[in-house]
Amino acid sequence: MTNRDSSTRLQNKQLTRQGLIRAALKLLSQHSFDSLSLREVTRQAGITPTAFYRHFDDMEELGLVLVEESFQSLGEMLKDARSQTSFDGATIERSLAVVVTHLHSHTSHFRFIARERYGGVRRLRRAFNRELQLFADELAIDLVAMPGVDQWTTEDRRMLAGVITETMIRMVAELLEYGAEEELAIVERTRRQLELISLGVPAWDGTVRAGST
Amino acid sequence: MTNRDSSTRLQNKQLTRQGLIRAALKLLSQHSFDSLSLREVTRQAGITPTAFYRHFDDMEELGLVLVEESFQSLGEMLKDARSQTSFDGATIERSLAVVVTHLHSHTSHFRFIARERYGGVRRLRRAFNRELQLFADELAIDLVAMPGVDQWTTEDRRMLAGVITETMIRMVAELLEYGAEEELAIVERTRRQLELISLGVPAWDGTVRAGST
DNA sequence: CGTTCGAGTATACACTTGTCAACTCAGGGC
DNA sequence: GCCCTGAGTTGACAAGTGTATACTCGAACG
Repeated sequence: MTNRDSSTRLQNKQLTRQGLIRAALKLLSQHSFDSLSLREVTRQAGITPTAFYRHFDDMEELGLVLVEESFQSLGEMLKDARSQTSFDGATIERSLAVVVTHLHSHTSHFRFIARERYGGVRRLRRAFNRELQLFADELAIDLVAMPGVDQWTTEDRRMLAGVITETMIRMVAELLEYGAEEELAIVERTRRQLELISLGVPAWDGTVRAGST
Repeated sequence: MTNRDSSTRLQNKQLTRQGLIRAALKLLSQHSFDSLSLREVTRQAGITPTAFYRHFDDMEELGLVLVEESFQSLGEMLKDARSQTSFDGATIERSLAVVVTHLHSHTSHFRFIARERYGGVRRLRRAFNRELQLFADELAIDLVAMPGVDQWTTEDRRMLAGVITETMIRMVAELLEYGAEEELAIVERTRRQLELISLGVPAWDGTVRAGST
């Protein structure tokens, strides 16, 4: 039975570990992370409080895992968006569609990012910023597809990726806040914001009033 | 003594009320709001837990007052920024300076807005969104100073005000996160983002690919 | 001056929290 | 087949929480 049903022992542990993670994500639709108690999570996961320590040292450690998992989710999204190789007039619309789709299938991950990114827990914010930085860098790579951007400095590409990422995250936060009937208006508004930004791109030359006054 | 020293009685109450508010704001640099306990606040304010109820029904009510106060702060900032009547090449830079100045003198208000805007407490988020909407509308009025924007629809002006507001708030959040030595880089980056957006403005005509595909 | 009123206190309550120490008992290596 | 390892349980602890009831005692009104 060692190899035949190798599922049972270690994999079983992974299973209740996943249970804890999902429990936490579920509860995070009602609280912020740092008002989330260990007992609450274990209660929701259907195990005993002390069993928690078999999986994590700490609630904070659980939080860090949530960050990791959420950004894995984001990464897969970006992969999907990459199916479009060239930049044309419909790129913005298609990208928005990808985000909205992933939002619907990974709601709790997106909510976690939107809510806790600037939230009350220091180490979590740090982790978020690190991951978001990486994500933006990744996105910056794709932005060379926009006409002219391939000539930009890396720093400028990052700053562009920054506005875009933030605009998207804000859209996600709004979508989570309001019901489905508002969805269309929110997305359309965001689309126009991105459209406006993209209009600035061809006019950009990196020399815009450098540094100090 | 009734009118002569009318200060003491009711005004004294207002004083400890202010004490509670300041206590809360102070503690909010360490936690998120909904992990902030009533007892903690009163302890910090130097009064007894039960005395809290002489001033607020609830922690949530305190929270709503904090929202109000914070946005009053924001409003005054906007007033300052309005000293500049026309839009020229240095408008962005001057606006950024105003924000940074106010950030340094009203740190806790800004932090509260940046952290709790998407935070864990439902009614607070609602209050924030309402106030931010009002703020953006107010800002939209000033945007007609930008060449061409006076021809825009109200909705488009709002969406422009939206990106700007969000970009500013994100800058604030970043400034709060990192030390003074990073300040320059963060502000400069934000300046470039706003500059980019403003480059899009003259190219904008409201007809950009309306509504549904 | 005497009385009322209400901001702040004292004490107590039932709960929840994180964590420690000692256990059970099945899965899997020998 | 026996025995050990370790995931999960049990029970207990001190510490913290929100709030109810009953109080003090000085300021302000008549």
